[in-house]
Amino acid sequence: MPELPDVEGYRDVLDSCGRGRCVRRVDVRDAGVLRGVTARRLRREVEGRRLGRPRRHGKLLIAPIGDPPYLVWHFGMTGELLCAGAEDSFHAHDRVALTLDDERQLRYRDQRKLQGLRLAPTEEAVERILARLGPDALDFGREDFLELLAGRRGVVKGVLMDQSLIAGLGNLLSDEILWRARVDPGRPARELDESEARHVFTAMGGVLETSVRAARVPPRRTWLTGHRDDPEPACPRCGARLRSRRVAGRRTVWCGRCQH
DNA sequence: ATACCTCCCTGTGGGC
DNA sequence: TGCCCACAGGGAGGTA
Repeated sequence: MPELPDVEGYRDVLDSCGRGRCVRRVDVRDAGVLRGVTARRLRREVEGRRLGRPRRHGKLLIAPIGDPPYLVWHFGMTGELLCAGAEDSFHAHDRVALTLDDERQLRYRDQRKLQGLRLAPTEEAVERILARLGPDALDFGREDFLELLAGRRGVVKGVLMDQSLIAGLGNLLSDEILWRARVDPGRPARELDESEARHVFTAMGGVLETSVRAARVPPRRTWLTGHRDDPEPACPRCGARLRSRRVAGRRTVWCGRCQH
């Protein structure tokens, strides 16, 4: 689920629910989501500390807890962050709960535990994690973007989804962007002409803007994404039957008539 | 550089 | 009904 817009939403949750609050208690309900830190150390390092202003890079959410260390979330495919009241009953997939000094709780919920929560002891440790990622999709300049596509032999969808090149785009956003730009996801990136590459860049900005506002890729019927799971999906632009196949290792939906 | 594979987890839906 | 498999909006690491 979580791509850049979702994580931006979780940043908002963390900011409005937790920023400036002291973490009274850390409950690790399932240590399977902890990465490189034990429940014990997490408790020791986090309890009693105050949450600072969270930031996001790509699909990562980073929050200073004290100064340092830092909490670093990666939501994988099924993670989410919620603000709950202390009385609210736990969900089966609530893996970590941070109880704040106003008795509200930040809950990290994650069914599949494919990624998880890390504790970065220093700013340098955060930088090392971020070093694996390309620029955030929202910060990408047009010229850099065109240059990136022009230098890649791999399929354009693969480039959009490669976090080390562009951070934040996932499977749904990539399909949506390419559909809006009318570009076939299986085209080698460097074979796009400049006009096509510009369309992809513009589509990326438009799709991101709307999605960030919705804190998700909105399931609109006027968008490709709104038809992914229809039994007989039709292109909302031209009406042709949408096609589906594996591109760059992921299920890919596109319109064979209006994407070239 | 790039494509492919396996693995990490859990849950769901389809075919038999 | 049960069982087994493929698959799913994530990524890492290894191989050719």
